[in-house]
Amino acid sequence: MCVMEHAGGSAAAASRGPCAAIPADQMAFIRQILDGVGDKWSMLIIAALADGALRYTDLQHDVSGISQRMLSHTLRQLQQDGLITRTAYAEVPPRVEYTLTPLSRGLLDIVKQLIGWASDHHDEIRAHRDHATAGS
Amino acid sequence: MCVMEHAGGSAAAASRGPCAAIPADQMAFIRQILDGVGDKWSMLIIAALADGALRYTDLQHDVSGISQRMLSHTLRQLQQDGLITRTAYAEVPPRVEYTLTPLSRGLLDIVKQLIGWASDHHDEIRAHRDHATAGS
DNA sequence: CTGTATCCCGTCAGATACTG
DNA sequence: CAGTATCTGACGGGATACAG
Repeated sequence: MCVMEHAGGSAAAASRGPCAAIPADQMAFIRQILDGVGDKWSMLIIAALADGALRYTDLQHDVSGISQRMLSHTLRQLQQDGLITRTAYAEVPPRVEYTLTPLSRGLLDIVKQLIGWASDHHDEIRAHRDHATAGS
Repeated sequence: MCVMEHAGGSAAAASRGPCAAIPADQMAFIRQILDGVGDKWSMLIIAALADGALRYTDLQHDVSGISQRMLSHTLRQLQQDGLITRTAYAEVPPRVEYTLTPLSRGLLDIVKQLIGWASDHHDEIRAHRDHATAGS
């Protein structure tokens, strides 16, 4: 239970220690996933790939402020994790296309929700942040 | 369309350029949110707070490998963004409790899904990563 | 076009020590 | 108990130059 599902409040309400929210077993790989996906660019790239395959240059334009270094690096990492596929066409003008994998499709869904939540509450957060900064 | 919803594949399949996935307007605050929430610890703390209020020390134990510095820092940031509330009881043994706000409850839902996805696919990703590393 | 390599700086983040 | 301060090493990430 804890985060995954749970429901019964009795045990959790009785004492705060038993559940511990995340058993620390999960902590490990949650951190792993977050390290791979939660970095600055991964989610943006995945989101950018939502509509279909994109080429290197398209990606670079689409993600706006990303540098080649970070684009290459993140792309490589994503590919290494099996979240995207890289397809290189050995043509005279070299062309490489990146697409999402079935694996990342599920993640995309979550990313979409995150983006939705962000666009839904970003001004609210900004307001909080403003107020807190001003009040300090 | 793009990221938010869409479904019809005809328009998207026809040409890859028109939608551009993320209009770059959204890029800005998506980055903002990701910067605030997508860092190493924020999501873990939010997840840890899922079951109810926790004190500083509990949090420190619950999130396992976090240092005081990062815990304080992240807590402060989260509070500043209005995602958690800090309640200090002016007692002889000082006690401070952190709880989620209504705002972060929606985020918690997404975080839960992310954790669910992570626990669902972490071995798959590990396999990919392993294979890629070995194959290199 | 699609990258890789290098330099270089700023921030992240841990360890440790100290305060209210 | 609940933090803050400082020092320090590691990594992130941009600019530029170069290569296939």
